[in-house]
Amino acid sequence: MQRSGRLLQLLQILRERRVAVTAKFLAERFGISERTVYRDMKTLVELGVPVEGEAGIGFILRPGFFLPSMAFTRDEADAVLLGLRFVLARGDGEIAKAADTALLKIMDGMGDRDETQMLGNGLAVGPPETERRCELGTIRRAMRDRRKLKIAYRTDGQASRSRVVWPVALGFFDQVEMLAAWCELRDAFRHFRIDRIDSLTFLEVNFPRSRNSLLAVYRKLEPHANL
Amino acid sequence: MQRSGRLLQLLQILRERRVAVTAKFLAERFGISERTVYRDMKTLVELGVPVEGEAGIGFILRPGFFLPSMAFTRDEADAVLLGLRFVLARGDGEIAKAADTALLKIMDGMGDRDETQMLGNGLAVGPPETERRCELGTIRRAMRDRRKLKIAYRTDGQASRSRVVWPVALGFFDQVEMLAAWCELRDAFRHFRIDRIDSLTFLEVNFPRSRNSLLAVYRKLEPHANL
DNA sequence: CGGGTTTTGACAGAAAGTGTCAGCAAGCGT
DNA sequence: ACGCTTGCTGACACTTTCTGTCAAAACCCG
Repeated sequence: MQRSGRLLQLLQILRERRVAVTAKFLAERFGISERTVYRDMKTLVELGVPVEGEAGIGFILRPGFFLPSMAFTRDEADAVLLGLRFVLARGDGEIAKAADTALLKIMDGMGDRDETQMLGNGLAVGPPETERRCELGTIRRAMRDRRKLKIAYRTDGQASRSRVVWPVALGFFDQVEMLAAWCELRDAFRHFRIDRIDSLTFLEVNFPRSRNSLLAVYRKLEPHANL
Repeated sequence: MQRSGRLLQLLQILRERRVAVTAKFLAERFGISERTVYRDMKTLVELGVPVEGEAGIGFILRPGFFLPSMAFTRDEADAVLLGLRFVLARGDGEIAKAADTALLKIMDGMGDRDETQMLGNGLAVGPPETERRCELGTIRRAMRDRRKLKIAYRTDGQASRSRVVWPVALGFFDQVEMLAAWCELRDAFRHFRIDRIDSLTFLEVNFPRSRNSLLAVYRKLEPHANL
């Protein structure tokens, strides 16, 4: 097998596995020497693949998402840039920062001329109008880690009421951000406007079903919710 | 020079130039044979670089933007995905379609497992509330091609009034999209809410200054406009 | 249709890649 | 502290790929 083809397959194996693979295993798998595996890994690192080698453990892809090289049309590049500006303007601190660094990575990956042309495309996103009292980052982390949230929620004209929710989806609408969650108080799915959440607490308690399966049930019950 | 290094420099040259370069020129530039240039170009194509060769003209990068391979963190990937969903929900037909195809390219570039994980991240964007009467695509095209627009604009409580504008920036705010343009009627920069534009016509007339220089002047005059 | 240019296939020699092996570094058990 | 094991790298001989050369095919233009 040619080297370049082998490198692609090595990358594929690293992607598929979340457990480290040893040089010995890869050598047997490809019918090459361990020395060559070390050379290939070095080459992958040089190509920008975030592969880590750890003595006694093996090789693993650093957590994250690796994109191979690709070409975009002008409109596609505009869309990516506009979208990241949206996240910069509307996202919470963490994801806004992530949008910023993703943008820097993309701009770095382009040539100077393309970068200048892209940054001056004149497409902008205004800031949000509503001021939110809680960090969306906490909600996103709860969604990702499958953790319950305890929120103080204020319906119009009433005092805050405390409840425990299982966050399922987070929606960005024109004037508000909306949390779709299973509500333990009501024993049903409910929508919560983020600007009416007075406080929220990350609970070290998992909800009993995966968020994906809850999301599927939720979408079945609320097909027009745009979430 | 090693082959991989040469390939990167070839790519750089193709990026920098908007005019085609011949195999002969590249061979002289790198001190290699023309045959090797042809081999290198073939390899670049295999790597996904959108290079086109045309007999009698030379090699050129297909219009568009080429991104080399790169790695994103989980938050950065979330930000890119959320951003593209925003453009899908809020953009005009053309850029929404471009966001869709960019998304497909990005998902194709990821492994199946990453793709599934990303698509189920639970971050959504709601549809716009205002219904717009004109296509943002026409405005974007006028911006890109430096063309004047003739618009029928309706201020509150009055009939539409026609005017010619030079579109400089397009902003997506929570409840409206806003066009920042030089207005020939008022002889000044003005903001135009897209939902109040009753009609618009693409004029085959260039405005006399580059949009980037107008944008710079506009930003100086309106530093708080978020555009 | 002929001439010129671009591109590609084939081949011999040069350069890079590979397997082997010795040696270094780190960790662990005694 | 020492010996053993494992992971990793440098050096070297051999193998495979890359390169330049050249002829031929393909294409374009007058």
